[in-house]
Amino acid sequence: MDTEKYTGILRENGMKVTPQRLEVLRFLDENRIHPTADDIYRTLKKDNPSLSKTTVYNVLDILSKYGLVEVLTISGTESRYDYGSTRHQHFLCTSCGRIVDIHIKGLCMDCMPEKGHKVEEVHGYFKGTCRDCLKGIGG
Amino acid sequence: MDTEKYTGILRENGMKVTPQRLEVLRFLDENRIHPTADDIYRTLKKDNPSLSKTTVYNVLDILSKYGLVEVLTISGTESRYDYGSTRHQHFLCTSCGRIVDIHIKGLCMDCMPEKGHKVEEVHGYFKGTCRDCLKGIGG
DNA sequence: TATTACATTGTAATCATTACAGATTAGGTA
DNA sequence: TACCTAATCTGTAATGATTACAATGTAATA
Ligand SMILES: [Mn+2]
Ligand SMILES: [Mn+2]
Ligand SMILES: [Zn+2]
Ligand SMILES: [Zn+2]
Repeated sequence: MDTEKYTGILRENGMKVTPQRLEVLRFLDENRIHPTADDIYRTLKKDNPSLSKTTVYNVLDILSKYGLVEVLTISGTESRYDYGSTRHQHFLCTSCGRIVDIHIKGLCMDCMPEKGHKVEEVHGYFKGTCRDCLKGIGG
Repeated sequence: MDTEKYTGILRENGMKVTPQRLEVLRFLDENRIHPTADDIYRTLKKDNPSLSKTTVYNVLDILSKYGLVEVLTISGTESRYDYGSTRHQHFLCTSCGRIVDIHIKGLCMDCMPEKGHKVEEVHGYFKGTCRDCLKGIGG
């Protein structure tokens, strides 16, 4: 179950290790689908019946505070969670609702010199119809 | 009160003209601060006591459906509304909560060729601390 | 002016997220 | 190993933005 991997990640970042944190972290690592808190909750609940949704929110909150997960607010109705990794952009399919990773250049921290604002995060996102939906095989 | 201007805009786009739509449109045009639905509601309510918040949502909904306003979902907690105009990006100040317009190049519809997705909207947004807050004069 | 489809209003419902208080536990210490 | 305690987890209730709905009002057309 590769518990050691996630235990190490939590320890290295100065977080206490709990079964709930390990499970959420593992889920995010193994399911790069930008899930909602409820997605995570419903899935993990099956094997962890005592899991509380509040705990899922708490874990996601601390993981994002420590920079391990990024919170996406593209859809407008609910937050999506993205497990760390390299900088990339996102494409929201308005047909199937999926969020697809996009890797493009042209977005950088140095893009806005003159204004004098201090940029801490750069997000690029796109909306449209994904390839699968265009082909009629989308969700 | 420049009613004719907004009457014309609504008519040209095939929408019925109502006092509520004129007021919301005028507010958005004259207050380019990316207000929330509640911002709009509270302000307009002063001079239009019978205004309903549902109406504000309805008007914003139809205006966005007709492409006159853009819905921003940067903050994650509430939608912000941006009156048409030219393509630009946004900067969310995590200190004062304001959303500032940013005009940069490097974002275009042609950025993602290989994936095969059909791009209908391109958004770029940034988070950080705005110039005013850096200077200690922010909200 | 009469008609009618559409818009507005107020209230209630929904849904994601947060607040809170009591029970549990991780990690340290003897 | 057996405690200790602050941190975490859990369940429930509260919050707040948004939406659903039904009754009332009105813009556009003839
Ligand atoms: Mn991603
Ligand atoms: Mn803007
Ligand atoms: Zn799709
Ligand atoms: Zn600021």
